[in-house]
Amino acid sequence: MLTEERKQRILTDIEHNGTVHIRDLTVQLAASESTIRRDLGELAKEGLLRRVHGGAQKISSLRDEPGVQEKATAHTTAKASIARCAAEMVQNGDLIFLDAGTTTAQMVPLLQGKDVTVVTTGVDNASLLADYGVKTIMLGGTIKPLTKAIIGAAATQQLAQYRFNSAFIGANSVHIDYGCTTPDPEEAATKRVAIGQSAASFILADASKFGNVSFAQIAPLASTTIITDDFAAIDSEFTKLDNIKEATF
Amino acid sequence: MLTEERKQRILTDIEHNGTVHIRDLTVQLAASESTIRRDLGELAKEGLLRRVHGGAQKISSLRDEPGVQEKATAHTTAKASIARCAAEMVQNGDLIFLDAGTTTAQMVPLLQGKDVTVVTTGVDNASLLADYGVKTIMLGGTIKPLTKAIIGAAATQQLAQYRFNSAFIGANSVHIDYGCTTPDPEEAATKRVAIGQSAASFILADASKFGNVSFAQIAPLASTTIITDDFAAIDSEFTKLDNIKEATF
DNA sequence: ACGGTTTTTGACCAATTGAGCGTTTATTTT
DNA sequence: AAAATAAACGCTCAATTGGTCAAAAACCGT
Repeated sequence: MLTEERKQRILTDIEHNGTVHIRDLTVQLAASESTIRRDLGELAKEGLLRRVHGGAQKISSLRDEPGVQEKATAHTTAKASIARCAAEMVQNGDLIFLDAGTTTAQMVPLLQGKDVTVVTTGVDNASLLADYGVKTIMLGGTIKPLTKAIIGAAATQQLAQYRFNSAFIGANSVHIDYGCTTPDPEEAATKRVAIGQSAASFILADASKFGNVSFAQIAPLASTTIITDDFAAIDSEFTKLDNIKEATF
Repeated sequence: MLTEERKQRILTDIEHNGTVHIRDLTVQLAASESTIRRDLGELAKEGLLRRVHGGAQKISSLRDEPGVQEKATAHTTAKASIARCAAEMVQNGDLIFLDAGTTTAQMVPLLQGKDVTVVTTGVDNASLLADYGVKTIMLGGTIKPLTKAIIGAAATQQLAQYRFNSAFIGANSVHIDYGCTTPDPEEAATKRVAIGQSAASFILADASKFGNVSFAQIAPLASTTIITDDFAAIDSEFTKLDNIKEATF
């Protein structure tokens, strides 16, 4: 990773989120704390961002949006390392499906510069992808207000037109018997179709999701690869499976 | 491998990826580090790329691009009053089409609480609409990176399924002979279809857009209602038309 | 084979990086 | 509010990597 490349990605990040955390950057950019600190220091000297304790923030933004901000900070490091592990599954030339959600959103910066085409149901993810210059196709349909995901019959119909090399799916709960589940049946249906259209599919779920059950099943445990962050925090009934990966960064 | 051939491939690479690494180039071009360095040095001297430690990068990337940020701050007050005038055209129960763009985005807060369903091609507008709790349907298709608008055949096909009470369209230029125009033919096509599917259609254009011409026509002047902000700043050949409205707030 | 160019090689210097460590700042506990 | 704990900071340093330069070798069309 080139120094300048790193700095640009930091700037893109900061442009989009308002703030960046050093801890996250070390994961996203695969660099040491020292390096990130140096980068931030130099960028701050250039007046391109403002250095603050633990990270940096946009230079002129007077008001921060606490709404998304807060949600994004929950389990960020876990999500970032899961995303990094997932992004390593992506190859140049791939056509991939990216689910809506904050975990999958973390993958977006890691796709920058790669020659991939991404199909997504997440409105915000689509916007992010466009910012990062990734070729993006958005599915059409009704927007679910809370998660800003496209759902419904129209979306699943469009999905059927595509074949993906891999699908990256977020899940609310992972249970040993009931598999991967999520509260909204319509969202579950969309995810299920996406998995069906993919040669390989990955469920992204941090340790806090394990052992719970939500209403609608996305997929049984065995049919996908699960990527998570911390084996130590998960019951061994999961960790002994062979289709579960621990992200180690 | 000829020198010029090498340089050409370096430039193609950089154009495509934004950055190149010397280590990668030595492999791809089967040349030594020194050779690549010399090539890069010469190309840099010609101003065709910027040399950085470990490689090179595209000359004018993210760093100095004006981006959406600047465009959004320009003419905000004008856009706000235009949007307010446009929003008054919306009735409860309507199904409306909302174009992508910063002007139409200003309408979103004004739709809050109304019983309308909005169909949009703008990714950011869709996100905004969802935030404001407006029933939203997003068209699917390829995302145009710069404007984050959905374009292409898939989008126009979906549009054909809907009939709108009104369509609110942004335009780059309004000319007395050439009508409303915009630079991208694909975007123009989408807007045109939306207008065709609407009982009433409104072009939102602030005073600075008048008198110019862009490449692709959206609609002739007579076929829509034009909403603008300041009659005083516009040539009288426009203001005497009967399908132009001045937003006064 | 010859003159000019391109490429390789090796030596030396500069830049970048990641880890360690004592200090400062923030957060939690008492 | 004060103390204890945990993060984050800035600093130095060794190691790696990239950069420059010049001489030698290989290449090319004539």
